[in-house]
Amino acid sequence: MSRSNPRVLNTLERAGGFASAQEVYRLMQREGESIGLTTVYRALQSLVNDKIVDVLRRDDGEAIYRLCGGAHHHHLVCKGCGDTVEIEGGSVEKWATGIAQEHGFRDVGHTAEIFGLCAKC
Amino acid sequence: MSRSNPRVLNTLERAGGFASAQEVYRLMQREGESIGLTTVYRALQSLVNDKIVDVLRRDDGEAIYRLCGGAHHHHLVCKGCGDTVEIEGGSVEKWATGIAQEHGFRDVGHTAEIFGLCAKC
DNA sequence: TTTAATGCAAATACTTTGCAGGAAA
DNA sequence: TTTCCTGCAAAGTATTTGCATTAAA
Repeated sequence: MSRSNPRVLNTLERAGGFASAQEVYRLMQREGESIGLTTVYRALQSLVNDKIVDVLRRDDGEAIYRLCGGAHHHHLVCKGCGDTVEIEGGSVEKWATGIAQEHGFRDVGHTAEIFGLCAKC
Repeated sequence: MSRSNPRVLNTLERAGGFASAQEVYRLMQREGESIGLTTVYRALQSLVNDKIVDVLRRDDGEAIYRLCGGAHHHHLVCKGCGDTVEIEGGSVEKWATGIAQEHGFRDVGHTAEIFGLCAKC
């Protein structure tokens, strides 16, 4: 059942290792790749099964797939123009693992995003 | 624009202060309350606006509304049983404002959630 | 009367599934 | 052939919106 389509994985990588199924699909379309949305979903599910990527949820509920092991980072998003900057987690990482340990949690991940209005907006 | 329907708030309270819109609706139906799904959604949105409840996401993407004390905090959520612990942001707060300032962002907010498997799961 | 609340129905958006055609083994 | 991969179309689920009706002020 190895549906881990390499083209999908590759696209997710080039998207910064952090994108929704819809985004991966649209990106592949834009680049002229011939692929169906269904296949993208199935490939991403398979990658999750194989623990090659993990799943987070955006604020609007859309699932975002993140490469495990890829450079872990966070986002600074402009509410006005949607402009996004990749940023380092810095102290957030230690905070997350510390809190999790305190409460006996394991297999731990976290999300942290900052949003505001950029200089232009 | 006070759509904070008290029946909806009351039902959310009786549901343990932790339920999805669909669950609140079904609960009210079961108890013979006459209400529409739309009204439940709008009431919950309004409660979020008024910062009387906050919104999390279940693993399947469904929004869950949760009564909160009003103080700014973050969440530690179990992927297994959905159990949630309110936690302090600690260093995250400074990190967020610092990064935002660095990039010239203003009117800034942030989200930060930790998820994993709790001791029981 | 003027304003706001309500809820049905339709629209949206994301995601999954049924199924048939095609590629690979 | 047999098994897996694809992707269209349809179904499913959560959520939002248009609009006409009703209740409240």
